[in-house]
Amino acid sequence: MNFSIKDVAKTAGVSVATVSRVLNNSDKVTGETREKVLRAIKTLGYVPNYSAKSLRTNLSTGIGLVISHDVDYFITFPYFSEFVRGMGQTLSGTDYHLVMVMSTDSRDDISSHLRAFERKVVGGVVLFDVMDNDKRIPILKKYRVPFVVVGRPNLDEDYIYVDSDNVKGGMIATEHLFKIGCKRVLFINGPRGHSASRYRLDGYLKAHKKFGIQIDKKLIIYVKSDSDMKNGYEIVKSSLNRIKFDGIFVSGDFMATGAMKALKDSGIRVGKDIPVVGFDDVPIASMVTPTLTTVKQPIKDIGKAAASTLVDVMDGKNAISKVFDVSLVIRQSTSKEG
Amino acid sequence: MNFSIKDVAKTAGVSVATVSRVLNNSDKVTGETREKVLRAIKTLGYVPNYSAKSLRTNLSTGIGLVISHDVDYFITFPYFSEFVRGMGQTLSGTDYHLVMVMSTDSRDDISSHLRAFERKVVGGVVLFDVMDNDKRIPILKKYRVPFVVVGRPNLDEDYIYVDSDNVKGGMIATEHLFKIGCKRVLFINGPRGHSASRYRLDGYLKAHKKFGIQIDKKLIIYVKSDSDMKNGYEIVKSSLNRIKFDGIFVSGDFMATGAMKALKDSGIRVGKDIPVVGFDDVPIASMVTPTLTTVKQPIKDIGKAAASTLVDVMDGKNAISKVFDVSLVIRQSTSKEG
DNA sequence: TATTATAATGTAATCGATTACATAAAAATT
DNA sequence: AATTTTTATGTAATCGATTACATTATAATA
Repeated sequence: MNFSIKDVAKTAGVSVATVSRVLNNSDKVTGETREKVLRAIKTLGYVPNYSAKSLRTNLSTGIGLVISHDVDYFITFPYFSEFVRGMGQTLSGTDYHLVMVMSTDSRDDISSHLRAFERKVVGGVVLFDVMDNDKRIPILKKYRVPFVVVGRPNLDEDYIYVDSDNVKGGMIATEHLFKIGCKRVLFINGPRGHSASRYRLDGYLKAHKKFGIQIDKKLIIYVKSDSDMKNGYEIVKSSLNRIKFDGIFVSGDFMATGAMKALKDSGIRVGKDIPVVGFDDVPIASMVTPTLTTVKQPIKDIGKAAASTLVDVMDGKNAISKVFDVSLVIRQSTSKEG
Repeated sequence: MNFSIKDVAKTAGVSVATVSRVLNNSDKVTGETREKVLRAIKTLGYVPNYSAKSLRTNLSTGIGLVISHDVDYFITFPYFSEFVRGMGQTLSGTDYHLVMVMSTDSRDDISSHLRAFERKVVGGVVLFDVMDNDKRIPILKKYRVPFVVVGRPNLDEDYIYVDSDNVKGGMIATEHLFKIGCKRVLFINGPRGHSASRYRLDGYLKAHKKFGIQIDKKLIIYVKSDSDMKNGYEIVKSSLNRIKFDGIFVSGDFMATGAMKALKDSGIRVGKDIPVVGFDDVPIASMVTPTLTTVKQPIKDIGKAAASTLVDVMDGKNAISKVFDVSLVIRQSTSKEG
C-alpha cells in the first residue's frame, strides 16, 4: 500500500502542511510535533511521491546524462564508466538519481537535453562529450537549464566546468619520452575539435619548446572517429612505413593498447625499441604486456565533482569550477627492460 | 517558456481533454481536430510534463537499475556497460528513460528498489546482480513492482527473465580444451552462489561426462569476491604450485586476462604450454596478446531484451522470457602457434 | 421528419505534494 | 492585565496531466 502525506497527517494528528514542513526540514516545527510526524512516517512506511513534489515545485532531482545514439558506445569506455561511477558515489544516499537519456539525435543537438529538462525527467544535465566552441552551452544558458561541462571547450564564455589539467598531462607525457632519449614523438591525439585534444596538444608543443626540440607537424595525428583500440592499431600500422618516429604518445589508454599491439605485430619491441605513453590510467593499463606508462587522471573524482557541482547549481548554491591535477605513472612500456 | 496542455487547448480552440486524447493516441478524435491540436503543439513547442502525467496515472517511465554502493565498480565492467548500451538502444526514441539508482544498501537489500518504485522515480526495475535463490524476487512480486531478472537464480519460482545459455557456454569451452588435448582443466568460476556460475559449472561437468574424463573437484575454484583481473591473476599464481593442470577455463574475459598475465609472469606460454578460454567476448579479448579464445555472449542483445521485456511488463503486455545462444570464438590463446 | 443510437468533445474531479495566507497559541512588552 | 509581537499550525489553492461522466453533434433508423 502506498500512503500519502494525508495519511501521515491523519495518523500524526496534524495538518498536511506540518508534515510537509517536517519533510523539508523547516525550522518552524516544534520538537514534539516533529516527533509525532516522524513516528507516523515510520509506522506507515511513508515514502514521498516524487512526481507530486516535482509537479508542485517545478523541479526535478534527475541528474541528466544525455547519450546520443550515434556515439552510444561511449558508455562502454572505461573512462566513461569510471566517471559515471564517481557520479554515483556522490549521488548515493541523496535524493538525486542519475538519468541516462538515450537520444536519437546527433551529439551536437541540444534538443534532447531540453526535452528531458522540460519534461521534468531531469533537473539539470552534465555535458560530457563537448567539442570546441560547443553550441549547446549558450543554448542551455538561454533556456536556464542547470548544467556542468566536463572539459573547457568554449574559451570566451562563462560556465561551470570540471576538467583535468590536460596541458600538464600532454606536457609530462612528452617530457618523459624526451628524457628517456626520444627525439621524434608520434602523437596520436583524440579527435580534432575535442577540447581535451587541443589542451593535450598544447602540452605536447610546450614540452618541445622546453627541450628545444623541433616540431614536425607530420608527427601529430588526430584520430578520425573515436579513440578505440582499433584506431590506435591502424594509425600505428599505417604510420610505420610513412614516417620515422622513436616514441609514441597516445591520447588514451585504449588506443595505446591498440598502438602497442600494432608495434608487436610488426616485430617492434614496446619499450625497448619504441616507448609508448598513454593517457587516463584505466585498469587495462596495468594488465597489458608490457604494462603501460600513462598519465593518470582522477576520473572518479572528476565524476564526483561533476555530480556535486551540478547539484549545487540546481540548488542555487554558488558552484565553482574545478581543474584536477594529473600525474605520470611510469610502467614497462617506457623502460628498456620491458 | 514552458507551455501546458491548457495553452495547447486554447491555441487549438479545443478542450484539454481533447489535447490529452491526441497525446495518448486515443481513437476518438476526428482527423481535423487532431490536426489542429498537433499544429498547436508544434507552434508552441509543447512538451508534456512527465511529473504531472506520472502523478495522475501513478505510473513512471523510469527504467530502474539499482546499483549498490558496495559493488558500484560493476558499472565499469565491460559486460555491464555493454548491457546498459543495449538497454539504451532499445529505449532510445521511446518515452522511457534509464535511471541508475545508487543505493547505500547492500546488494541483497530490496529496500532501495522499493523506495525508488514508491517514489515513482522508476516504474519497474532490472535485477541484474542476482544470487541463487534471490530473496528479492518474491518481494518484488509481493509489492507488484514490475521487474525483469537477468539470469535464472530461483528455480522453483515463476518470473520473467533474460539469460544466456550458460550451460552450453561452460560445455563448449571445456569441450574445446579437451579436444585440443587437455585432460585437467582448471575452472576459475565466478562467485559461489551466482546463478551464472552454477550453470557454467553444469556445462563444465557435462563436458567431462561426455569425454569420459574424471572430475577433480580441486580443479574447480570459485572466485571469492569479484571477477576482476587481479583475482584471475592471483588464483592462477597460487594454483600453479598447488595443483597440476594443463588448461584453464575462466568464467570471464577480464579475469582471463589476469590469468594469462599470471602464466606469462611465471614463464609459461599461453596457448603453447597452457591454453586459456574465457567467457563473454568483450573487446579486450581480441586485443590482448595472445588474443583470447572465449565464449561469446550476445550481451548487447540481452540488454535490449531486458529493456523491451520490462517495458512489456510495465505496459501490461504479456512478456516472455528469453534465453540467448552462445558460441565459441577461437583465437590464439588455445593454439599451439600462439 | 421525428426519434434513437452513436460518436466526438467538453466539464470538472483527481493524483500528492508545496506554500501563501489565515488563524490560533504563546511570549514579550506595556 | 491588556496589548502587541512572535511563533506554530491549519486551510485551501495550486502545479499539469488524465478520465469518468455530461453534453452536444452527427448518423442511423422508424
